[in-house]
Amino acid sequence: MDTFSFYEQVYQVVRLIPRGRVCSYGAIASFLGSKGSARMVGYAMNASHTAYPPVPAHRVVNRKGMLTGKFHFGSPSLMEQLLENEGIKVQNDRILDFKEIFWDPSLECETDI
DNA sequence: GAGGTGACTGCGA
DNA sequence: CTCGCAGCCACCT
Repeated sequence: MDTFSFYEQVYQVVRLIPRGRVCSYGAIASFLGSKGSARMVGYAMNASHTAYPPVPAHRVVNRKGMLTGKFHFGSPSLMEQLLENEGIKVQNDRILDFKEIFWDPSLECETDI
């Protein structure tokens, strides 16, 4: 709570997202206790490029499953490529079956379908 | 110290 | 499902 900024906590949760799964900003915010402040999570992602090890921000999308932050990856197609590389289908800047691959930090794991 | 910004969310239509 | 409005809090200048 001192040296570790709110961002660090967000990075930790995002790095816990299993491969082939995605998460929403609100879910992370609620998990951190900042329920209702999903903007802070998105803001943390803006600085995720400064965090190390790198944060899989491409697995984090908004409530609708839209790749709203794809432009922050340097290339607008990079986020889409990374998601498809993990088996996630993306179309029209949107994740297909978003609710099917949605991963909640509260579950930490399991949810094995 | 104050103001502005933003990779969001929930509700109603 | 999507669109628009308003609220929310930490970081930067």
